[in-house]
Amino acid sequence: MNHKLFRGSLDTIIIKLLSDNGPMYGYEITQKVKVMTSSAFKITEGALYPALHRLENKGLLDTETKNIGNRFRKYYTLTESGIKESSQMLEDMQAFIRNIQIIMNPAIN
Amino acid sequence: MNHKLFRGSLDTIIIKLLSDNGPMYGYEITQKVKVMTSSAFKITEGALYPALHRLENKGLLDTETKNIGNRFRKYYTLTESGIKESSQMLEDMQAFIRNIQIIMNPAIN
DNA sequence: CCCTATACCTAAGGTATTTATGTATATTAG
DNA sequence: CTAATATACATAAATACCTTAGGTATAGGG
Repeated sequence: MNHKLFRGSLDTIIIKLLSDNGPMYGYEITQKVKVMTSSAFKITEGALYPALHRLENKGLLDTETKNIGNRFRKYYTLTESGIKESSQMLEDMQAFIRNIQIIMNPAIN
Repeated sequence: MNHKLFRGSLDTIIIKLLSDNGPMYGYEITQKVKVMTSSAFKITEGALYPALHRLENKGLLDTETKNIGNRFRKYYTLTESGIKESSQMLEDMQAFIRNIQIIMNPAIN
C-alpha cells in the first residue's frame, strides 16, 4: 500500500471507529484497523497519538483512563460535538470516495 | 468537500488522467477534474504545478510546449517509466479505496 | 531470561498541501 | 472600449500531517 494515500483520512477513520464501537483506546484502534484491512493499513503510533490529542483538543473526543492491573489505558469517546461533526466528516469521506471512483473508473462510452 | 482527504492522491489522479486522455496541460487537468467531480475536487494551482514538476523530475512525465497564438501551453505525457509505475499507482489507489470502504461501511452482521 | 506484544508518549525531519502573489493573453459583458 | 473574468503558467511562505526514531513500562510465552 502506498502510504501517501492515507494522508488526511486518519481523523475520519478514528471518528468512524469510535462511532461504531464506542470507547476505544489507542492501541486498540491500530489493531482494529489492521484486522479490518488485512494489514493493508498500518497506523503508526507517531501518527495516531498526535491525532488523538488533536481531536481531543478540538473538543471532539473525551478521555477516560482505566487501570488494568498495573497498566493503564486511555479510552477515547466521542463528545456531543464530536458526534455532531462526525456526520459531516463521514459524508465528506463518502463524497471523496465517490469522486475518486469516478476518476479511477470513468464510465466507458 | 473536506480538502484534507484529497491529500496524497493528487499524483495518482494526474497519472490516471494522462493515462486515459493522452497529453494534457495543467489548466486542462484542473478543469477536467472539476467537471468529472461536479466541482467537488478543486485542484489548486499551488498544488498542481509543483506536483507536475515533481513527477517530471522523477522521470514519470515528459513535457512539450506548444504555442497557441501568442500563448503557450505545456503538455504533459507519461514516459515509459511513467506508464510502468502507473499500474502500481492505480492498484494502490484501488486497494486504498477498498480498505477505506471496509472501514466506512463495515458489513452489518 | 529474553523476546514479543501491549500501551502510552514525543521530537526531528520530510513533504505535500494551502494561501497568496505574480505575470500575461483571451474573451465576454456592459 | 474597457473592465471583469477566464485562460495559463509559475513560485514562495506558512501550515499540517506524516514517517522515522526514539523513550518508558508492564505482560506473557518459550
